[in-house]
Amino acid sequence: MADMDGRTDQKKAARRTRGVTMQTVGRMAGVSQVTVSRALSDPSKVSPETMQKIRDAIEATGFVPNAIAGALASNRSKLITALVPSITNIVYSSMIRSFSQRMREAGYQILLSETGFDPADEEAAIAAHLSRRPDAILLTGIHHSPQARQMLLASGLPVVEVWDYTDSPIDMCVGFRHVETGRAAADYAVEKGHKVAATISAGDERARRRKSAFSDRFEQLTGARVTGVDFEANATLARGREGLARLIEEAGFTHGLVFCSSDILAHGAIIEAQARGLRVPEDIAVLGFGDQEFAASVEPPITTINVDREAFGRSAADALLQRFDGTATGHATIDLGFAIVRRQSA
Amino acid sequence: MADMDGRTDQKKAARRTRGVTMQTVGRMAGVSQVTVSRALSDPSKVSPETMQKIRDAIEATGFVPNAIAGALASNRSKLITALVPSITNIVYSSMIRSFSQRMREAGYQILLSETGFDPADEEAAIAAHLSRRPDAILLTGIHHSPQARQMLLASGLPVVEVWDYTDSPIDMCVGFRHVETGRAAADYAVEKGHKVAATISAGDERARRRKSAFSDRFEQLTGARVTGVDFEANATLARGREGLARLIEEAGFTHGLVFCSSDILAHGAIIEAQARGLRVPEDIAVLGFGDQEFAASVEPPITTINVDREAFGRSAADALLQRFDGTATGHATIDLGFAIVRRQSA
DNA sequence: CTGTTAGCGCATTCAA
DNA sequence: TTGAATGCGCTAACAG
Repeated sequence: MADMDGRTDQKKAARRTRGVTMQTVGRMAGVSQVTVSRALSDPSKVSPETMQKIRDAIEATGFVPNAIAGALASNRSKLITALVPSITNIVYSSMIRSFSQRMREAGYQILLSETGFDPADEEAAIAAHLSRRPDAILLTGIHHSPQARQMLLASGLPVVEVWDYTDSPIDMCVGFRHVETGRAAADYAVEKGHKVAATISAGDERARRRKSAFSDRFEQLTGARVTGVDFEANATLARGREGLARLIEEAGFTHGLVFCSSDILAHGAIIEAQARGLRVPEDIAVLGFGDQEFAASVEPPITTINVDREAFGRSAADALLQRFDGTATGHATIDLGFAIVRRQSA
Repeated sequence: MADMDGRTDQKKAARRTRGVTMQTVGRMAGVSQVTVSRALSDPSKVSPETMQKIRDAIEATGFVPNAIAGALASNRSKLITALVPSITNIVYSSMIRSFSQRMREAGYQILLSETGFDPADEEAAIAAHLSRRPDAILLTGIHHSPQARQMLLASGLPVVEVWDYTDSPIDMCVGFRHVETGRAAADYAVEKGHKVAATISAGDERARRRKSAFSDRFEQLTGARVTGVDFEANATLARGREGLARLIEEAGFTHGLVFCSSDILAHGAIIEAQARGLRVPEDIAVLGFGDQEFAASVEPPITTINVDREAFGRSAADALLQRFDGTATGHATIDLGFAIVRRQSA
């Protein structure tokens, strides 16, 4: 009876004071711990009077439920973990934002990590995430190491791969076909009568895939060889400028269309062209990718490829939510497509 | 003995299959569960031979430690939760990135949530975060509702407030004085001989604070009244253009300096000025804030105020880490300062 | 170096 | 509508 508190004095001296528990709240409200638990998870299972007493006790104590204990007991953490290559890239962060919002409405929180572009990093991150026992995992892209796939499969968790498309996902997939965007860009260039084209790409493997698809298709349609500048690092305005500068100086590219793997590169290329007295699009036409906010507002407005980033997050969330409530089962693969936005830079 | 597995058949049929436990690994390696725990937390406390057997068993089973159970037992979650107004804003995301990197090296993961700019949202988010029993909390800004402060204080957790400065933080603080940046901008404008000034601001309360400080100081020094355009919404290039357009059309602002609360607004203002045939900086000088990557590479390069965003993340992480290992105690308040970067737009 | 014993705070039976 | 008992998987003493 010296331990009515549920903790020995010794335990009280632990490294950090433990907080108020349902036990405490229950005692104050004159009910048992279970009743407090029920009151919080389903008020209809508790009488109005005790409900009120419990509310008062919670108010008085400042009780905050311990989700850790809840997760351990129920085997459901209400946690989703997400992996993105970069959190500072608007492409991924806006996707995560819409995903988070929808998941939060359903009571889930998101544990987010950046993986960079190294598959080994991704493996470590996946292991770390799995240890948190999430209820699902969201991954960016469809290329993962065999070990990563293996861990994911073994976990038995719902997995959504976003921002790329495959017919054979680990589990579910919400994306678009990057190769098709490159081809569509080439078709557009040809339609506009261009006989000469070049590319500037930066960032991840998907950017290179778009670029290659563009080059292949353009060469196939026109017979002209497409030169390109590739940056391993992420896309920046400075690299867009440098890319066009190198195209001009090293490849004698002074007219034609440049396909850039992102709008910020395109914007840089436009600035570089203008700084050199070249007209856009008359001398050099510039085609971007991503349809970022600024694309419509610069001079000239950037012709680009739009993908509805927010839609990816929403769709991914919906796919998961349906899986959770049993509405859907099986391997959903959703292609959200893209659209060329015709403005004035190309 | 029918339950050697540690789970009854009934339990096995739970909603989701539970994974491999230390119990399982231990049995396979011929040791007890505790030894597995020790092997993972401190290999030096286990003999090399058993260590190897345990490694093999882990390999064979694909065991992933259950951090939830670990956290419950140890009262340390190795989780830090962070709240930012917007995850798509490079200002915050780059800060979080550097913070995460350093914390991850120390074995911590980051649970990130967006609060928007509504204090009520922040309260709800804080409660949700506290329920995850993080080892610390990172908040953006120094203005929080009394209830929020109360919850945080009651939790007894280390709290770091970043991106703003106060001498009386909830716990720790790593930031800079926004008001000083506005004043410094006004001093700069006066130093450059401007007799007329205007402002364009968008986004959060801190942006308005910078703007007001600029206006106050400029008016004080020159006696000239400073007009301004404020947007409630976040800063975009389009709003930068619109802001300058309104300044010109509604306030007859055709020469002088515009202080913008972010570089993207400044960039928009520059584009708008140029589109109207006004020269930057000769007719209209533009001063930005943030020193984003593109600021140095546009035409003309943007004169702006640099704050080392990555340093905030690192400092915040270091402050926490020192608190954790007992190196530091007490309420650290760190002012990281700022610097005007003189380029050509102003 | 290794094992035993006790919880961590909650959700989930099952009974009343 | 409520409560008692049980265990989720792990860490933290304490022994040996």
